[in-house]
Amino acid sequence: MKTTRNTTAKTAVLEIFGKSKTALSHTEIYKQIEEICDRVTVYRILDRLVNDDIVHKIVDLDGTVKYAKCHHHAQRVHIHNHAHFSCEKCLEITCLESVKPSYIIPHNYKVNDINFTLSGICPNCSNSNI
Amino acid sequence: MKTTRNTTAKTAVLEIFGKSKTALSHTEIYKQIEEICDRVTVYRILDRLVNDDIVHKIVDLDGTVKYAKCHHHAQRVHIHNHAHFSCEKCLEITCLESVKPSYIIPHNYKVNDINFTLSGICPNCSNSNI
DNA sequence: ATATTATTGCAACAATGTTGCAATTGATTT
DNA sequence: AAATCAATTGCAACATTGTTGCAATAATAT
Repeated sequence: MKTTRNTTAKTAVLEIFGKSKTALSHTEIYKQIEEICDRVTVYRILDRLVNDDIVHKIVDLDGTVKYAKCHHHAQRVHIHNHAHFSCEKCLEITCLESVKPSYIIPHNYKVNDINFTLSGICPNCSNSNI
Repeated sequence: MKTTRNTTAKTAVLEIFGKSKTALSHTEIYKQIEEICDRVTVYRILDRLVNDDIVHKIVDLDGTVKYAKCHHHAQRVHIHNHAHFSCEKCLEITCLESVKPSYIIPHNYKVNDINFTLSGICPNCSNSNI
């Protein structure tokens, strides 16, 4: 089996996630550590973090791909079934951990994962409207 | 105001949507009409169809972008709030028009659009498992 | 038939993501 | 502490997807 290693680059990426309240794109992350490592390395670190369930991948309605740290509390297998909010104005994506969709689906469909993204105007941006 | 025109390419794209039971990517559409028009034209036609609410855009968990014809029944303004199912095996995306998520979101978020995509194994593929 | 303007083709560009391979480096063992 | 093994990285090159400007074309209204 593959063992996972703690490298300088990976640590840097995790630190960035720790500081951020919103989801981050590959580009946003890379810009913060371009002296430390290569563009490709960031892609590979993100892949690994997603595989290890440390980070989850979010795709919004435009097709923009972002990543956010998982806040799961010791569940064994977990589905990222909470909502994500994508603001049309500031373009930030935020996890709404408490918002979970309920739905009824025909039982011949086997659901493994869920993507529930809402887009609109976030509280911050609707305040600054005057 | 801009008036919209019926061109050969646009008609061809609409015919393809008419025939297909699943959502289609730009590439899948272009492959079927590459003798008729340019790659860029297909992008522009899709943009227009989305703007005119004739087609809706779907982004699945991988970031794959597809389009499907709208089946709305004379609603004035409509949100595509039905679910989409993305099969991990055959990679097809299907609209589940009857599956609509219900959810509760803090009222300081203003929701304009919804993306609700489920991924897993579709009925077709779970039958052919043996 | 003509005029208007939406639409198209082309070429060029930009952004995003992937791959192969040799070099490096983290963790483990001796 | 040095040697070993394999995970990780850098680089270069490529693939895919989507965008833009502009001149040429074609769909509609008059």
